Amino acid sequence: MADEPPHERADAARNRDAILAAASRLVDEVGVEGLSMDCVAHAAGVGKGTLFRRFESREGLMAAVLNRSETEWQSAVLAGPPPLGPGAAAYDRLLAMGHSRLRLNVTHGALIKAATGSSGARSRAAAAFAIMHVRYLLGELGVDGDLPLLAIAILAPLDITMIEQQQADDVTLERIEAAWDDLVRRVVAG
Amino acid sequence: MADEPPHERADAARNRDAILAAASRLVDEVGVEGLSMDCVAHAAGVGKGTLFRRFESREGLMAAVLNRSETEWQSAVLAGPPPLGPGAAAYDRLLAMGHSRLRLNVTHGALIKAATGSSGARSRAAAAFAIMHVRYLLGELGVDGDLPLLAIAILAPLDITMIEQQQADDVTLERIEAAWDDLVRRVVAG
DNA sequence: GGTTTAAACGGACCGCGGTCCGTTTGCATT
DNA sequence: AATGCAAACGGACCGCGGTCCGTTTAAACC
Repeated sequence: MADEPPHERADAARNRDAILAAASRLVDEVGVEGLSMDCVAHAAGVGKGTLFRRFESREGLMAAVLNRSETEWQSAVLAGPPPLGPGAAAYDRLLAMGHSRLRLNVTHGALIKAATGSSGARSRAAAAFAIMHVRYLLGELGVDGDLPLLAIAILAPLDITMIEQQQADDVTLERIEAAWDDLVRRVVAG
Repeated sequence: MADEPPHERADAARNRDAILAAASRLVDEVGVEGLSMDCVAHAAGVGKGTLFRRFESREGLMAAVLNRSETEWQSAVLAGPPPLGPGAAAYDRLLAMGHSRLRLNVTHGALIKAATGSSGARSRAAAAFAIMHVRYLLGELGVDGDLPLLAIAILAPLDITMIEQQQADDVTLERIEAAWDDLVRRVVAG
């Protein structure tokens, strides 16, 4: 445990909360695109340097803002009511997970893209969770093969960039969902 | 036909070529990341306004630079030697296409990401070609279902962002390729 | 309470992508 | 050759993300 030696200073903690609150509010007010770091700094009553000290980059700040809903989703998957959470058959859980993830990617699309900049290291952890979960469900279903990569392949079409590509062609969410269900069926059937 | 009414002025054409040549050279020299629009403009001997007039944005310029190798690949798929080109069995062509696309995405990763900015409209056309081709091959193989969306699902794991995600976990290209082959087998098997 | 020190702070500063607008220039018409 | 004009040009300009460094301050120790 080691009880994390480096104490976090009180003002630092206060500022971090202020920044996150301001950022969340501004995202709701002016949208992800129309949000500048100067603006967040001013709204939080801190200097720009402080902002970058805590969150490293715009991408990092967006990831932090996104983090709350992301962990919410994770706990819904891990411990929420079925069929998303435990208690339902693995196949149903897998389908529920995909549908839920699809909706989440659509509603938080702008935020997710902003949090997945060039490096992308930021949101890798979030993706890893979904991959691990799918991998686990595939195992439960008795699927054999390279499960981690198969999990990635199943999740890839749900990515926001893929969804936007399809929406540009006026494909409805229902159709995307149905096609994804079909994909899962084929993969699981082996 | 209409013989395109708006004549392209001679200086405009000359400048466009100069810009593209300079941009291609600089991409090779300093890489995609280390390339600034001012730098390209100066190297091409034109003003920055001219550069943005022709290519609209950095993303657009990158797409134009990428375009040459992209069309090369497309003609290899449409009319090159088998198994990538016509003449081989549809299933072999599908596998060859995936492998080829995977390698291309890896080697041109930085350029592709730079050409696929926030709007993404730039490189939508390139993606559409691959989708159409996979859709056609799936049809030849007698696969039934929502072929356009199934084609997207097959191509999605080959996307550069997915590949980089896997490479961050030290997954080799050979393993990615094998897992993708397995995915294709499952999808085609129905 | 006073002293010390490492951490946090903040805003001036930089280079970049992108825009704007006054100026120049290719080309058609006479 | 002279004229007219739409199109192309180019560089000053703007806001943004990100960095740097001199200044301030929380908190541990005496």
